Amino acid sequence: MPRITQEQKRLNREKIVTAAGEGFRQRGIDGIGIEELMKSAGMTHGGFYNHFASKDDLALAVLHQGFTDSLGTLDAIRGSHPRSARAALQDLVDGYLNAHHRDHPEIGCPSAALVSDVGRHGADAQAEYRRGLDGYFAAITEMLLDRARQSGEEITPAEARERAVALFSQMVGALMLSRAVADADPALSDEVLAVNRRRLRKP
Amino acid sequence: MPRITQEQKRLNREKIVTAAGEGFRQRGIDGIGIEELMKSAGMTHGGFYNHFASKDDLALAVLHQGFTDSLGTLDAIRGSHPRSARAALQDLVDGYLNAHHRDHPEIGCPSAALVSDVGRHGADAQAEYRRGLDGYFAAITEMLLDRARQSGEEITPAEARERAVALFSQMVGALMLSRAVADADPALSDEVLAVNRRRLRKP
DNA sequence: TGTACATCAGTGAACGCGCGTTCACTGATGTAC
DNA sequence: TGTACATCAGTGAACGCGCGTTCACTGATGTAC
Repeated sequence: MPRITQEQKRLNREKIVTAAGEGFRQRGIDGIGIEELMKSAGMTHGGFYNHFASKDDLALAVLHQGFTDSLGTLDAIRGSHPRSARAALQDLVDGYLNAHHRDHPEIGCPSAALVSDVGRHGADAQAEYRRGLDGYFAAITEMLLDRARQSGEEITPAEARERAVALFSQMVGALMLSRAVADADPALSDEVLAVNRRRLRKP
Repeated sequence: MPRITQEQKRLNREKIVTAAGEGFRQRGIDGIGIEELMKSAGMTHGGFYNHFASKDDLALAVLHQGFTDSLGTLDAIRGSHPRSARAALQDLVDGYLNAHHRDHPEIGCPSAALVSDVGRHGADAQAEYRRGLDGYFAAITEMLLDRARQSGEEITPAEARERAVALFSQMVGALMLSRAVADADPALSDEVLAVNRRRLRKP
């Protein structure tokens, strides 16, 4: 049957990155093998190296794609409330700290799902992660500045950035802790989400 | 040379748990093998199963030991400032969010270092983690109640617990993010620590 | 207390399995004329 | 536009390695008398 169209090859590569994005976020980069990933993508494992130089190379693509998508979602949230940055921030927090996001890491924030993995997969992966994290901080800083502007509050860019860093740190920590105890103690897991959500409504 | 004393066996088991505690926290439970762990503990790998039924069984012992030690440290901090819970809380935050703790996960908080691993190593590990996390929350809640009492502030136990959950979530998230970008962007990593430390001085 | 024997912790080789990676092969696609 | 050939993406077997685990062995410890 092979060879296939160049367009088809591009689509196949996308399928691999998507499947790996889900697999890596759910079970860790080392927690799922290439054979299983390629099967999820609808192929056999042998063709993997027509697309990537190594598994770490794939991880790089996954991080890049994941952060690009995620930052796009952030922009969409911001854009969906053009007159109220307060509402946008609330959407951000509520969209992040809820049971659905907790229970579906595979389609969730790559920053939370891969934060532990990234330290063990080379300098390139860490550089990609850094780029993503900086993007989050910058986007949230802008949202906080928007809100201050709209409410007539006095706030320096430095102060907004500081609040953004703290806000995102807390969101990531809360999500990870709630995930870690989700099976063992659902009530505690829900408490972690609810408490942090409530306290982050007005940072 | 074997067989050895019962006391020596107990010490050997401790050495294995200590070595595994460091290895697991630094490189993840799946990131270091039994042969290397046993070598760090000063033995060859074959004797491992005289102490543990499996690697997951060892992980359980590591979590138990790690949380026990960690909660002991928390108590020590609390006890070292009998008259000022404010000072104790400050010590807690400063001891958690600093470059040394960031750079030495192997001797640091197991909750942060193993939060991602714990979801992938069975229900027992998650139950052990749950126990540890609950212990942190309870201890910090007590410290916040102490502080309120000492300062004459009105605060309900529920409000103290809520603050404790939020505080620890933020500490864990900040530490993990700062670790993830420590090599790729030391300035960003330091910023994450400094910002969260400053904002948590008076929660 | 002394002695004879059973126990069992550490050793190091070995097993079996899964994983990342390589490779010969196939045949449709892409391209040069 | 048609044709002949080179390219190359997917297939599936295979390789090599590391890992968790098992096992026969050793000889000092623990114990029964």
